[in-house]
Amino acid sequence: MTAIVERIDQECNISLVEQTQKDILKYISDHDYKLNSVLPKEQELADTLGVSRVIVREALSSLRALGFIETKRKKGTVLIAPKIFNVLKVILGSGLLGRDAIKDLYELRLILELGMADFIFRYRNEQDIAYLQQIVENEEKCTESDEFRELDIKFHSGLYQMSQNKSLVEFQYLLNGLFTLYPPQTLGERKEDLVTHRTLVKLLRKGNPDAFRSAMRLHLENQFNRQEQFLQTYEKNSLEGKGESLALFDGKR
Amino acid sequence: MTAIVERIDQECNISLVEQTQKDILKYISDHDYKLNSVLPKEQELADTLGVSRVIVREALSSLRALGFIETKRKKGTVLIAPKIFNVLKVILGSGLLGRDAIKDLYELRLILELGMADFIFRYRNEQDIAYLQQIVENEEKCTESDEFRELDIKFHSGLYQMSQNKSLVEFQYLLNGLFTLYPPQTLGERKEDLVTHRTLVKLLRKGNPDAFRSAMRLHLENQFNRQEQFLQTYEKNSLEGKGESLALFDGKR
DNA sequence: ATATTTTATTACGTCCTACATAATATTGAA
DNA sequence: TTCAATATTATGTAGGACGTAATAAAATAT
Repeated sequence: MTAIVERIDQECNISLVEQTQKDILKYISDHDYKLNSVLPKEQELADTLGVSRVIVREALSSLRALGFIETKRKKGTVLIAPKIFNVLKVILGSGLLGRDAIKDLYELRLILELGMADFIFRYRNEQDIAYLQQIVENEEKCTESDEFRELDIKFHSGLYQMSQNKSLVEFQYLLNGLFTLYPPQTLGERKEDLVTHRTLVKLLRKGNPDAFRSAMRLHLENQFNRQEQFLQTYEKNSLEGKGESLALFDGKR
Repeated sequence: MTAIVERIDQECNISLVEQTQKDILKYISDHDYKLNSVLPKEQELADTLGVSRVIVREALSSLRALGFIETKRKKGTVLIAPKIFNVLKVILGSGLLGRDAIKDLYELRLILELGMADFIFRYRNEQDIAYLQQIVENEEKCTESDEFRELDIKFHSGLYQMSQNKSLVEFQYLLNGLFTLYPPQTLGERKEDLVTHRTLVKLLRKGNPDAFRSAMRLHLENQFNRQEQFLQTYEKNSLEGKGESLALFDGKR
């Protein structure tokens, strides 16, 4: 009881649950818990931290949402490695993102595809390049718009994977789901591309990161333009403040 | 009661709390809630969703952790705009990131700084460039290592801000806090830089995004190398699986 | 009648108890 | 020894209770 009061005095504007959440993280850190190790049971934690089991459960619920822990009946609460972009899945999946956030994400996607060239080159190998090559050849034979779009996504996904950065791959996977709403590339637009996928593959074999980046920038030219249009479209609807619509994708569940 | 059973039958491997979390998000979406609007009180939500108040509270606790809502005594639960990178603050601040995650983040930083050139150029203006110029001049006069480091961070932060992407700025702010552990750049290393901040500013005035990217890549050469070393260092300690250490920064709480 | 103080209400924050359930541990039988 | 039945245990869920702070309502004073 006194412990609670002390803590409340200490940080008067923070709720007990939030404080407990931090306490648990500190507890984990202090006790040098390893990955996959099991935390004390809820009641023990409650006793240790001087709060009720309810509070501990709410704190654990938060930590679970943030991807720190997994809980299984009877077995207990086990620590897992928080995958950085996993939490974003919930946020992106909610359909509650604001206009600004969407804009940021679209930009982020372009930024990532341009910026990751060095890592693609660091880990590139003939097998992966051949895989991309195969996609390109299928694309060139392709006549249907849906199929082409799928191949387009596959190609870019492949590049992300080549970067050997798991967080990036996860992130891209999420963005794919998000941006299928305004489709990435139609068959008609392909012809207009200044740089084709074929060129990119060639550069991947014989070029260098810098050349690849430049080529990729040209390849994404249409996307950049679309992003600018997107901005202008939403600039008008920008009411800001109180009445701003949270739900951007009304139809989407 | 029956509602619960139905839902459990439906998705047997998901907990009621998680289901309720989704239900609340759906509720928000369905009822077209706006930003800053107030959700029904906990008991009402519980009745509506057919669960107890405890469950609703745990679900709300998760949503709060994810940055969807804020709760105030008596007033109720208000919707806020989930800032994409805000949740990462908790994760990064926990000091519980695994080796892989740290590697990903370090790479991500480099990727972002290279990739955002186009947006920097899109929004650049003389005032901002003059601000950077001023930093450069201070750097060149600077003799103390700490001060130099601060200016270095300030310069790069300025670039992020020029991109007009709030998520990026937040993200960079977080990373700054994280990567001060292995310091970004010492005074001694400055001389070795292939491209200086001064060159970058000059390109910002007279160059184009492509040239700026290339220059930035050279400027970050040391960082890239350091990142590679970082990888090799931790490759050895890589035990994977069970015993992997979660806490990377022992001393840092 | 307006302004200020006091009271009352309300909804969140916290605690306690109870019990169902599933996973584990233990015991017992073949 | 192996497998089945039982007991235990920790999480999952529910309901009730009460303190407290923020708000609304009422009463008082100016």
